[in-house]
Amino acid sequence: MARKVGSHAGTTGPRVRAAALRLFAREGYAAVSMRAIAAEVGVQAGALYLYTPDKQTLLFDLMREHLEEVRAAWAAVRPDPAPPAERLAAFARFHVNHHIDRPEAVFIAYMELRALTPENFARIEALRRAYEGELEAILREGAHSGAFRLPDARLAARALIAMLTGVTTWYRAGGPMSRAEVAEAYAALALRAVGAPA
Amino acid sequence: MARKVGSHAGTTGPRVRAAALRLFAREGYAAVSMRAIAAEVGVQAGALYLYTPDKQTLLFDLMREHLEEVRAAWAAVRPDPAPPAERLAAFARFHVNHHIDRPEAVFIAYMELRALTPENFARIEALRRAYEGELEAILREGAHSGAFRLPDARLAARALIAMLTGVTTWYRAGGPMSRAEVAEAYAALALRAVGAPA
DNA sequence: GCTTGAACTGAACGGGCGTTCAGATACCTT
DNA sequence: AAGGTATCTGAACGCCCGTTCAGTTCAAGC
Repeated sequence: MARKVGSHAGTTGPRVRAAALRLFAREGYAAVSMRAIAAEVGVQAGALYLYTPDKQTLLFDLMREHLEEVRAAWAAVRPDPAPPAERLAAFARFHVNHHIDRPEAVFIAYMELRALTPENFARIEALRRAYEGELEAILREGAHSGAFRLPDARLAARALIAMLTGVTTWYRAGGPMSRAEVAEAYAALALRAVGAPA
Repeated sequence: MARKVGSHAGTTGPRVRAAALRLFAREGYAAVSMRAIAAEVGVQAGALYLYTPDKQTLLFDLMREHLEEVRAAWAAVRPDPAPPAERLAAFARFHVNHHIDRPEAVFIAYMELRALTPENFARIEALRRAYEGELEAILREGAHSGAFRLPDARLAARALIAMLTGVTTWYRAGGPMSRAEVAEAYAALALRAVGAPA
């Protein structure tokens, strides 16, 4: 046998990545076999190699696309000439809203760093630092202008990123709070944490 | 061959757990083989089964001991009759100080939940909820008494736990800040986040 | 209607996995 | 000195791993 019916050109590739994303997030990269991904797609394991050179690259590409998407989405929304408090509120709301819809990609991008080869790890880390640097710059500027009162801009940036990203570990659609309410609550916590009135 | 030299009674068991902790944290449960753990200890794989019934139980025991230790350590330090702001500050300092010294156990306890069997997962989750409930109770009381201003006690508890635990992802001994300075900085962020003067 | 080539199968490769167990060793007790 | 026992080895069990590849099938282009 070969193909079942109809042309699958252009659809199997995305389905492979979607299956890998879901399974990697649920079971972990090392615990997921290429055969398991193939079964999810409805294909034999060998066929996966038409869409990725190997398992490691499949993971790396998922992470890279996630981080590039975050950066691009923030760049499209960020209020550039604006006071620090407004920029921080915008960042917090954006971060929560964006991540709350992508819990699987977020989980993979933070938890499977150790599964990357050293070269791939370095590239992913560079992307993450670039994004987190956006928050750090906002905090640094706010601290300098007196709008924020904080112990250390770098420490505060890390603390806030961890707090905001943590939303993905518990939020599920259909709960008592809407996405927007959750984002607003996190933004209020972030603003007050740095001494800006919410 | 059998044993090399000297009696290892009572020393191999702890060494097995220490090796498993280090390797699970660095590579992930699924990616670490019993042979790799054994090699780290300087023993053949079969010998591990004198100290654990199987690999799953080895992971579960590491998590359980970590969580029970956290709970006991907090119970020994917690200021019980005290105003909410003081209790929150104590919790934040304790949490950071305790976790900062155990990055490997923290990482495992949060990241390898998916590697647990359903029964073991339920037991670990119960322990975690019990600990995190301590923070939630403090926040709820502070919100009720008017000492804190926060959007939602449960959401705030989750947000603060994520923020405080995040210290393990970047802090390394020998950096520019001491453990105590870092703990103080996080405590200040936590207090301000809930609207209490730091 | 024939040819072409993309999409996929199914089997195979060498190797590592968790776990078991009979046997060997070295310490401890007497 | 001898026996008993806790400790560990080394080989084996059946199974699954990532990856390759010759062969098969089917849609599309001429």
